[in-house]
Amino acid sequence: MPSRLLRRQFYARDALDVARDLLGQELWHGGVGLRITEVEAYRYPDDSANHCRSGVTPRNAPMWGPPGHAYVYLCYGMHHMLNLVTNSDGEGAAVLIRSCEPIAGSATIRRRRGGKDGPVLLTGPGKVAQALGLDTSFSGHPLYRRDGLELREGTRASDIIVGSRIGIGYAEPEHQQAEWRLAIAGSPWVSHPRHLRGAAR
DNA sequence: TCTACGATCTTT
DNA sequence: AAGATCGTAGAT
Repeated sequence: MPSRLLRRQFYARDALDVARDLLGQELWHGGVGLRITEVEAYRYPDDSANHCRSGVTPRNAPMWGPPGHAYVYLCYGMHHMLNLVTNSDGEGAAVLIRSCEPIAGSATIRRRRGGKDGPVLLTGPGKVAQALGLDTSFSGHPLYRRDGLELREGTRASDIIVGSRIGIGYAEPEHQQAEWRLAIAGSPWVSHPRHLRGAAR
């Protein structure tokens, strides 16, 4: 039986709740399928690490739009970051997809990695977007339709580990320390694993 | 226009 | 520990 798409309503909740429920779900684009293993919530309001912290801009506009769409941006001039927009229309919140387990299309993934051999370890957000073949032209794309980039129902994670978010040194200490990074316990597809610790299930 | 700086990754 | 590399946001 073909896996089902996640409905729009799935995304229409606080980013931290969506983040937890995204672990184990599957991203598909073309022949590439990835199981989500690590995420970060960028919440609204009151999150000084959020790209939406100072209002609407051309780049972050999809985050302010309806939930269930992608927000893709270019980071450090070379890596694309995939986020899934959450909360409700008019609120700027999203979940960053940080790491995934490849479940289909490994030949395509390998080719996109520039022909490098070795294990396909999709740990880190830049590698996830690269494996899926995404760039900023996908920002705003819906994930709840059979229309290229999709989020499908996968096998839920049983145990979850948590930690603080990566690369947000510009944020207020309170938000730097907030444990809004979540990962599947024991998964090898997790970045910075030493900064995570066991917690909620 | 000008400038500083990234929600990173790879190599040294 | 540092370089690659460029779009964005805020300042001028």
